[in-house]
Amino acid sequence: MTKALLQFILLPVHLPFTIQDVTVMKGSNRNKDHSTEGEGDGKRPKRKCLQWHPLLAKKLLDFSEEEEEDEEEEDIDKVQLLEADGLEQDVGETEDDESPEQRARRPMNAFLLFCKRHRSLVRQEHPRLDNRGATKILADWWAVLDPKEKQKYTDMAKEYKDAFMKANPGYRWCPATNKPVKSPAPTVSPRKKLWAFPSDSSRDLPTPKKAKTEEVPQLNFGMADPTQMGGLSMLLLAGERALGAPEVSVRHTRSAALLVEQFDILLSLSQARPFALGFMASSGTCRPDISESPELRQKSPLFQFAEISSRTSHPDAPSKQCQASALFQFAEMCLASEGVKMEDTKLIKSKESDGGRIEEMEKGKEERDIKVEKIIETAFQKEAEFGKSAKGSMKESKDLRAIGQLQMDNVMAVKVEDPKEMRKESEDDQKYSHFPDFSYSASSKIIISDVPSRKDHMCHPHGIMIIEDPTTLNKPEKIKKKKKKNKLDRHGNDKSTPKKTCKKRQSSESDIESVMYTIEAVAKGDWGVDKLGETPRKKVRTSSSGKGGILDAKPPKKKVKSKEKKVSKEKCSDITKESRPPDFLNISASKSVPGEMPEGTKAEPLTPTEDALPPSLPGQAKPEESDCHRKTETCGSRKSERSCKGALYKTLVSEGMLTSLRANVDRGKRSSGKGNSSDHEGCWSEESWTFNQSGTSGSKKFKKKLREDSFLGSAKLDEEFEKKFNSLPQYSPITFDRKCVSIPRKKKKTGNMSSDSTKTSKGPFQSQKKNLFHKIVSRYKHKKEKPNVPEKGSGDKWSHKQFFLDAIHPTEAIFSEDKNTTEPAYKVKNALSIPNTPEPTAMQEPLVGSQKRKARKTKITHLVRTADGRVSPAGGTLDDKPKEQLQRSLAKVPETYCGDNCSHNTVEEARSSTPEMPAVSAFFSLAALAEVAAMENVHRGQRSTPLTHDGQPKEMPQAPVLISCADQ
DNA sequence: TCGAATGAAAA
DNA sequence: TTTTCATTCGA
Repeated sequence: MTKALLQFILLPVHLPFTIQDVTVMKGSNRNKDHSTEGEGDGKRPKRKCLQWHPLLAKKLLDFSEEEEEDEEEEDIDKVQLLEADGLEQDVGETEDDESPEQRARRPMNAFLLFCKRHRSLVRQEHPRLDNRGATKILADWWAVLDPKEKQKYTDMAKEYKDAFMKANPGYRWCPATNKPVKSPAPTVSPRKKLWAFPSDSSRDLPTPKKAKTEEVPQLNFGMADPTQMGGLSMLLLAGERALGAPEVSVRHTRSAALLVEQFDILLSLSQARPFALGFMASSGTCRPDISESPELRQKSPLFQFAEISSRTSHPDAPSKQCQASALFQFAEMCLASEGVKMEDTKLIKSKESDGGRIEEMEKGKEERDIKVEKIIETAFQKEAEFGKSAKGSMKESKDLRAIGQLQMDNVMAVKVEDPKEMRKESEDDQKYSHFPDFSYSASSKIIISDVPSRKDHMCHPHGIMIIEDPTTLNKPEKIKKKKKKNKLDRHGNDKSTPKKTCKKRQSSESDIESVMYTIEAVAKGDWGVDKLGETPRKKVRTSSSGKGGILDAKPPKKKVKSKEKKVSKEKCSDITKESRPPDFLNISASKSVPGEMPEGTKAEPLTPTEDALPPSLPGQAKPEESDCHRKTETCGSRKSERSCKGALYKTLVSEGMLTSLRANVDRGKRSSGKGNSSDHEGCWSEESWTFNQSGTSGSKKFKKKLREDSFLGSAKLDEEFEKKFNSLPQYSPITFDRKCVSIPRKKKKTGNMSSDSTKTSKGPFQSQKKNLFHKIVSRYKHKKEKPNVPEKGSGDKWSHKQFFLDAIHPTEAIFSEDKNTTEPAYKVKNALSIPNTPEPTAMQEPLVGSQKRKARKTKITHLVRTADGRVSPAGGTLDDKPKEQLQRSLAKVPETYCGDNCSHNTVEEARSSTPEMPAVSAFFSLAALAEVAAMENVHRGQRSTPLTHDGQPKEMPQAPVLISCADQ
C-alpha cells in the first residue's frame, strides 16, 4: 500500500509535468513494455501502469548511464518505436497530455491496500500458498480485521481516491468499455484499460467513456510498482524517453520528473513534518478548487500532493500555473520551513548562493550551472529544511544546521564527484543553450534576490521555482556557493545569521509583513491560493515553452554526470535522484520563469503569491516587492522581471512562512475536525519523519546524504511512499489468528510472524463476530473450491450455480473432502469463532461488496448448512436465515470442537450456542463436528494447549481452527 | 493471462 | 444490477 500510495501521489505529480511529453514517453515506454509483456495486444494490461513505470525506470537507468545526447537519441528512437508500437498511446501521445492519463490506475480500495500490505506476510506464513490462497487468507483477515483497523485502510483508500481524483479529475473508473476502445486501437489495448483519463484517452481511444474530461489533465498515473522503481525514477525515465522524441519535450518531462521527485520528497518531508504538510496545503491553495475546499487542505499530504500534481498536470496554462504553484509551494515549504526556523540562515544562504550565482552569471554559460546549483541548493535547503523541520519540529535549530551541513556536504560531494561531469554538463548546457536565457536567468535570479547586482535576477521570482537542472549541479561554482551557503548556515548556525543577509533580512522583514498579510488573509479566509495559482500558472505557461528547453538540457547533464561519476546504475540512479531534485526545481523555475519573463507584470502577481496580498499587487505593494521593483528598475525589462521574480521568491519565502502559519492553523482545525485522516497523516508523517530524521540526524556524510537525498528523490520517495503505505497498520498473522481465535496460536503460521499482534485488537468481539461469519463463509468457499477443484480454476468452476447446487444438494461430498482435509476443521473453527461472537448482526452484514460475492457467500453459507445438513439434512436453503443458522451451527460446532480441544471453550460455546438455537445443533451433526475436531486434533496434535480460557474459550477453538487452516 | 479476495464506480 | 478494475504473482 505504502508504495502504491506513494506512487499514487507521485504519479499525479508526474502527470502534471508534461502531459504531452509524458504521454509521449509513456507511449513509448508502454509500447515497449507491452511488447515485452505481450499485454499490448492482450487484454488487459493490468500492469500497464506498472510496466510503464518500469519502462520509465529503464529509461532512467539508460539515461543515467548514457550521456545526454546519446540518451536523447535513444529516447527518440524509443519514442519512435513506441509510437509505432503503441497505437493508442501514440494517439494519446499525439495528444500528449491525455495519453499519460490513461495510464493512471484506479486507486486501490481499502481491501486492496490491506492485501498489498499483508500479502507478503501471508506469503511468508504460507510460502507455498499461491496468491489466490493468500488472497483468501487476506480476505479472512480482512473479515476479521477490527472495524477500527479497517477504517484506517478505508480512510487511506478514500484519501487516495480523493487525491487521485483530484489529480485526475477526468479519471473514470471503468471506462466502460475500454474494450471497444481497444478495438479501435488494438495495439493500444493495454493502455486502454480503462485508465481513466477520459479526456485524452477517450479521444485517443474511441471508447473511453467520455471522451472528455480531458480538461483535467488526466495523468496516467500508474501506480508505479514500488518494487520496480521509485516514482521519481519513473518520472525521470519518462522524461528521458520524452527526450527521445523532442528534446524539449524530453527536457520537460525530465523536469517534470524532477518536480515529481521533489514533490515526493516534499511529501515525505511533509509527512514527516506537519509544517511541511501545512505548506503543502498552502500550496494546494494555488488552485481555486483546493482553496475552495479547505477539506483538501486538511486532507493528508497525499491529498495535497495530488492537488499539486493535478495542478501541475493541467496541460493548460492553468495547469502550468499549477505546476508553478506547486513549485512555489514546494519552495515555500522549504523556505517556510527554513524561514520559520532559520529565515536568517536562508537569507544568508540565498545571498551566498546569489553571490555564487552572480559569479556564474558573469561566466555566462555557467548560468545554467548556476541555476542548477541554485536548484540544488534549493533542493538541499528544502531537504535540510525538511529534515530540520522534521527533526526540528522536534529538535532545534542545531539539527537544522546539521541538516544544512549535510546538504552542503552533499553539494560538496557532488562537486567533487562531478567536476568533470560538470564540465560536460556545461557543454551540454551549451548545447541546450538555445534555451532562453530567461529560464536560466530566472534561476540565477532567484539566488540573486539577495545580491543587489542581481536584483535583476531577483526580478525573476521564479527563483522560487529554483528549478535547475540537477545536471548543472555539477558545476563547482555552484557547489561552492552551495557550500558557502551551507557553511554559512553551519557557521551561522543561528538561523538569523546576519551575514550577508542584511538585505535578505530586510526582505525577510518584508516577508514577515507579507506573512502578516497572509495571516490576515487567512483569518479572513482569503488565501492567496488563487493568487498563487495564478502567478504560478502564468509562470508555468511561459516557462513551459521556454523553460522546458532549459530544463531538458539540464537533465541530460545530470545523466552525463551520472555516467561519468558512476557507471553503475545504482550510482546513476542515485545521481539521478540527486540531480532530480534540482531538475525538478529547474523545471518549475523554468516554467514559472518563462511565463513571468514574458510578462513581467504577471511575474509580479506571482510573487505576490502571498496569500494575504492579492496577486493584483504584484509584489510591489509589499515591501519585498518594492525591493524587487528597485531591482527591476535597475535592471532592464528582463531584469525588472527578474527582479520581480526575486521579489516573488522572497514573497514565496514569506509565503512559506505564511503557509507554515496556515498549516498550523489548518492543522489546528484539522485536529479538531478530522480524526482519521489526521491520524493517518500523523502516522505517515511519523514514519517519513523518522526516516528523514534518520537520514538527517545521521549527519552523515555527504555521500550518504547525497545518496539519501537522491534516494529521497527517488528511492527515498519510494520508500517514503512505502512507509506511508506501511504506516498503515500491519497486523501479524498471529494477530489475525488471535482475533479469529482469541487464543494465540502461533503455530498456525509459521509461527511467526512478527508478533505485532499488539496492533490487532481483540477487543471488539462483536465486530469479530461479523468478521468471523464472513470468514467462515469465505473459508467454506475455499474448502469447497479446494475439494471441488484442486486449486487452479476452482474459482471459476465454483460458479455460483455450482455453489448453489452444491449447497442445496450434496455439499456433503465436498464437505467430506473437507473433513479429510483439515480444512473442514478450519471451517468448523470458523463456525466456532462465529458462535463466539454470536451475533445476528453479523449475519446481516455478510452481504458486502458485489452482489455476486454476496451470492457466493450466501451460497457458501448454504453450503455450510448443507455441510451441516449433510450430517443432518438441513438442506433447506435459507436466504436470510442461513447466516443465523450458520452462526448457530458454528456456535455449536465450537462446542464440539472445544470439547475436543478444550473443555473450557466448550462450556462457553455451549452458552453461546444454547441461546441461539438448539435446532442449529441439530443441523450440525455433532458427529460431524466431532469428526472435524478429530481431524483438527490430529493435525494439531501438539497444540493441545488451550491457551487460556481467559475468558473466551471461543477464541481457543477458533485459534486452533485458524491454525489448522493455515497449516494445512 | 487467470484467478482469489473486496470495494468502488460505471454502464 | 452487473461489470470492470484496482494489487499480487504463481501457474
